[in-house]
Order: sequence, then C-alpha cells, then structure tokens
Amino acid sequence: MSDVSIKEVARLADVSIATVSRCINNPEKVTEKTRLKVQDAICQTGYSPNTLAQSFRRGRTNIVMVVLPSIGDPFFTAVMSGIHVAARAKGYSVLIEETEFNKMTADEIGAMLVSNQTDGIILVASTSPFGNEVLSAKNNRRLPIVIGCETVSPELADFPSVHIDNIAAAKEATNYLISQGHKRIAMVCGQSSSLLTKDREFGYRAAMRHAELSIEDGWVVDGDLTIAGARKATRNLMNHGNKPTAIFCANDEMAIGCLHEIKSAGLQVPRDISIVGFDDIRYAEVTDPPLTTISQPAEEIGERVMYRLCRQIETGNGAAGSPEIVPHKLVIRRSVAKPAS
Amino acid sequence: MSDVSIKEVARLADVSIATVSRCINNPEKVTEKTRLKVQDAICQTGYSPNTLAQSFRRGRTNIVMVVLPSIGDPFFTAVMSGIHVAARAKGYSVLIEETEFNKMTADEIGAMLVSNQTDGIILVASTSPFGNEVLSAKNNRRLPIVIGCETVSPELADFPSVHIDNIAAAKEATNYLISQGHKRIAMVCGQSSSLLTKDREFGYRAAMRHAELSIEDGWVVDGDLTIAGARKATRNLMNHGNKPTAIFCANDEMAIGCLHEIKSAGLQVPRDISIVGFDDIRYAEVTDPPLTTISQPAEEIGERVMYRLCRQIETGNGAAGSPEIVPHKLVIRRSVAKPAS
DNA sequence: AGTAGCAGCGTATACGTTTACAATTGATTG
DNA sequence: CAATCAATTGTAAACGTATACGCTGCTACT
Repeated sequence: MSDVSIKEVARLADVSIATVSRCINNPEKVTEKTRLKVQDAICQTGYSPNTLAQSFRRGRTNIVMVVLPSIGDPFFTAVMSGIHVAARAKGYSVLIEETEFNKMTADEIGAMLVSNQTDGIILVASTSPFGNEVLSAKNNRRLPIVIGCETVSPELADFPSVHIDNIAAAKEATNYLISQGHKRIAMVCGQSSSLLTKDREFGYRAAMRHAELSIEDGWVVDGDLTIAGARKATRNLMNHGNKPTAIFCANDEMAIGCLHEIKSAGLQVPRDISIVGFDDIRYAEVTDPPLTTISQPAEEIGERVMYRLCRQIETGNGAAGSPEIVPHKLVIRRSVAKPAS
Repeated sequence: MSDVSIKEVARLADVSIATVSRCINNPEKVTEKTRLKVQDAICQTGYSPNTLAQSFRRGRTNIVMVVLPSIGDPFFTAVMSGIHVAARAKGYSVLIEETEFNKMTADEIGAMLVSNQTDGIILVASTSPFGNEVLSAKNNRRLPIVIGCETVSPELADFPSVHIDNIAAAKEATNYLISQGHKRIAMVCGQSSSLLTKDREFGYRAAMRHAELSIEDGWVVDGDLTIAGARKATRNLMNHGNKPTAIFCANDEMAIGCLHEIKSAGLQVPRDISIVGFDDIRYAEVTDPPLTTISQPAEEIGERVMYRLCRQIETGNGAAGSPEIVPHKLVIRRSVAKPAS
C-alpha cells in the first residue's frame, strides 16, 4: 500500500492528477463535487502524498536544524522544548545536531551544513565553531539562520538572535555576592571557545572592577561546562593560596559539581563557601542547599527563536539584525550567606 | 551559487550528466582522467548535489526519527547521545519528536508517521501511544522500527528492541531494600500508560510477594515521571496511615523529587526514610545523599538501537524479533539505611 | 585478421509532485 | 441564439538526480 501515487487516485476519481493535487493544496480552486469524488478516491486508496517528492518539487522540507553544544544539559533541552512547541505549531520538524561543546572539527561542521536538507538553522550557543564557515554557508545556500542564547560576535552581527543580557546578568550575580559582603569571589566558567561564558566572565570582571575588588591569578578557572569539569576546577580553587569565599559558576551544571565537590571536602555551603549558578535548570531548586542562580526563560527563548526563523523562512528575509533581549532574573535561594572570615 | 546543478558541471567538464553522477557515486566506473576533469569542474562551480533531489530519486533521506516521552529527562538524553554517535558514524541525521509523556493524541501521532520523510523510527519508551497505530503504519509504509528501553507488548512482539530486564532490575532494587530490613516499602511509578514503569511495578510487586510482604492500599502512587509529580506523590505517602520506611522510585527524576520533598518535611534520608531510584542519571551521584539506584547503560542502548535500525534499513528486514537485553546494575550509594522502627 | 568481450561513456527515462498555460465547460448577456 | 466571460479542469513541462540500456572503441584471444 505504500506505492500508491497521485496517479492512482486520479485514475480512480476519473480526473487529472492536477486536479487531485489542487484538491489537496488549493481546495478552493475546485468544485465541491469533484473534491468529494477525489476525497473518496483518496480514502479508498489510502493515498498520502510522497513527502520526498513534495519537498523536492517545492524546494522546502519543513525541517529545521538546531545545533547545540550538548543535549545533556537541562538548560539546552528546555530551550529545545520551546523550539519544539513552536515548531509543531508551525508544522516543522526539528533535526538535532550537537557539537559536543564545540569540539567538532570544521570539516564535520561543513559536512553538516552542506548535506543539509533543512529550511533553516538555529544555533543555540553554538556560533563559535562556525564563525566564517557560517558566513560562507550563508553565501552558498542563503539558508536562514537564527542565533539563540548567545550574543552575536561582530562578524555575525547581521544574524537575528534572541538571548538575555548575559553581561548584565553576570554583573547582577556578582554584585549580589558583593552585597552580601564577599570580597574574594572566584569564577568557574566554560571553555574559552564558548562565547556565552565569555560574556558572563566579562560581566563578572566588570562587577569586580567596579567594586574595586581584585581577582587573584587562578580564581578564574575553566569548568568545561560539565559537572566533572567543575569538580576538578573547584578542587583547584580550594587549594588556592588565597581561598575565595564565594564562587560564581557560569552555569548550574557546574554549580552542582562545585557544590558537591565542596561538600565532599567536608565543607558546608553556604556556611564556608557561597555559590551562585546560572540558568536555573530544574535541578537548581532541589539541590541541597537550593541554588541561588540567574533564571533565564529557556522555553520562551526557544519559542521566539523558532518563530523568528519561521518568519525568515517564509518571508525570504525576515528582519535581520536587532537582537531580541529577553529578561533574566536573579533567583535567591539558599546557597549564599555572608562570609565567615 | 546555490542553484548550480549537475548539468552545469557536465557542461563545464564536457561530459554527460550521467558521468558526473558516476564520478560522485561510483568513481570506480569511470576513468581516472575524466574523474579528475569532473572533479575540477565541481570545484570550479562549487557544486554540491541537491540533497532533496537525491532523496527523492533514491527514496532515502538518511534521516531517522526518534520518538521519546521527554527530551528533558537526563536518562533519555543520554540514550539520545548514544543514538547520535551511532547515527553520525553511519551517516544519518536524527529528527526528534517528543510525546510529552505519551500525552499526544492519536491524531498527532498519526500525522507524525504519515508526514514522515524518514528512513526509520526509533521508539524510546514510547510504544504505548502507538499500539495499533504503529502496526497500521508498518503496513502503510513498511518503515523499519526499533524499540528502545521498553519491553515490547505482545502485539508488537515482532519488532526488534533493546532494553534492560526491567522486571529483574526492579526486583533487585526491591530485594535490596528488603535485605536491609525494610518491610514497609512503597513505590512511586509513572503514569499507567507507561509500559516501562509497568514492568518496574511488576518487578516490585513480585519481590514483595516473594518476601511475603504486603503492599498497603495507597503505597503505589503515580509520580508522573517528573520531579513535581513525585513531590506530590511523596506528600501523599507521608500522610499515609501506615507510613513506609522506604520508597522505590521508577526513575531518578522522581527519586530526586521524592528526596527533596522528604527533606522539606524536615525528615532525613536515609535515617528516616530510604530511597532507591532507577536509571542512574548523572545527577544521581551529586544529590545529598547520593542516590542508590539501578544503572542502565543508556548510551550503549542508544547506540545499539541505532545500529539495529541501520541494519534493518539497509538489509530491508534485519532480523526482527529477539529482544536484545543489556545488563543493568544496582549502584549502592547512600540513600538507603536500615529502618529505624 | 577477425571477433568476442568489455570498459567507458552518452542517451533517455523515470521518480511524484506542482503549476503555467491551454482547453473545455457552463453561465450570462446582448 | 450567439457571443463573451469566468470558472473549472486537463495537458505538459519542470524540478535534479540515478540508472538501464545501447553505442563506441579498445584489448585480447583464436
């Protein structure tokens, strides 16, 4: 039953294939009577259009590709959820590619873009591995691209994007620690290739500078954006000659690793060390103690990114430029206290 | 530069389009000399084959669809990771659909299957919403299907699958609690539509029966597979007239919710209540206390499922039947102690 | 030397759909 | 009743690729 084509239906309904096609795609251009006749034939044969042929003919697949650093991170999957609901609403399917924290080679990335059979691309915190590559891709295929969660680098400035103000948020997190009396504040950030954490580090440094607090060598460590990486980074921090009283983590995943490492060392949070995270993943409120963190509207970001991409696909070139800034919020829980020392 | 077709290349290389096609797909059927000539033309034009046309012509897209209850659950995303690495190795892209814990309507599911432009389907813990639907789909399109993480129901018994022995694993978890002296053991399971937790519930009941322990009314509660659901379920459990000394949760997500709810109520784990989870997601070892749970080789399951699907796609009908059972393991951490009472 | 065999390449067709354009129908009006 | 026009339907071409088949010319063997 799989190989019933439009011809079959046409023959059975005694009309031309063009009419059958119109019945499906432009019912208003066809008589009610013939429409019913065709509808009948469709039911009898169990016909459904060959999507491959449609895609080929129309030059559209109704598939979009989303590229993200890791599908393991709850924050990204929350963004994915938003993308999904918007995609479903607009009739798109979504194809996932993960860069494994931007560790993919340029070749692999090129292959991804070239072999695409998608109508557009969403880059979630994944511009860095692309850079020029993406630009050339843009020239090759003129494939619509929207960037999520990440400030666009200057060279990609003409791509639409939606994200929070990472710098301001990081400042806010740092300032909160400062307001609680902390002076020795360290930061666990992501690998240097991650633009996202670059911004957060920038915000952190700006807040420290503004408060005239110094940042010791070795206080800014790479936690790889993973739990394991953060634990290692935290170990280094604990062995630092001038031990910090508070740690700002560039994402919650690392904050969880950090928290656990500190407790493993027999210390208490927040009594001995305070921690602030970033993202407000759903595990942030069930850690012990619950995590003070920056909350991002992840699902909303996903939805907006997807809608923006749709607009771009459908209109040819939907209003590029102008990044869309969504609000963040500092969520105060119980992982921060005034410093003991 | 996007609209350069094989014709362009043929013209430039002064050969027929058939030869160009052969150079790409069957280089051995072509002289070295012409191959180079064509290669040259390809570089000059920047040609890359139109994937849509290829898919159409070949009747293959090299895309597979994976259906899962939720992309938010770390266990499922771990399976996804395994699927991804296998997919990349075999040259497939993966398209994701989530059923939102099987809450999709039959219509939506039908639409998914009909509108597919994929070469095969992987159902991760998602057979239940399909049932007969899937069978008819099988008849319609003869699309290869592989089932992951879930025992196949009798009606789907001829589909290949790979999963752990959920019943045995649940027995093991329950027996462990029993061996520690617990007699009043409750269970938080998933919604009744989830076959997966059905099996786990079955194992739990079997172990209890075998140990001649009774299961009070209200001891088996639905935690919805989510943190929030589990918290609510746990509240009910704590208000039960005959309060259990231990709780077995059908997945770690719920175990985390359970743990947090108990602590919120001012009790301690494992001193007052013991908890066992299921899945061994990566947050299981960073909870406080670390969670005793059943570990599944999630990535491996993903890889195997994908490879199995590939075999089926490539050979037409790769050895159906025979479920592939992968090993589980009880991981003992610190969320279980001997009961106080 | 003649012929069989074969490698290499070109010709032409097919895949299933959409759509511009032509053709037909039916209705309306002078 | 003829003529005009709009609404509906049919015809045919096109999308870009893969490939069956046939043709050419070369090699090798008798």
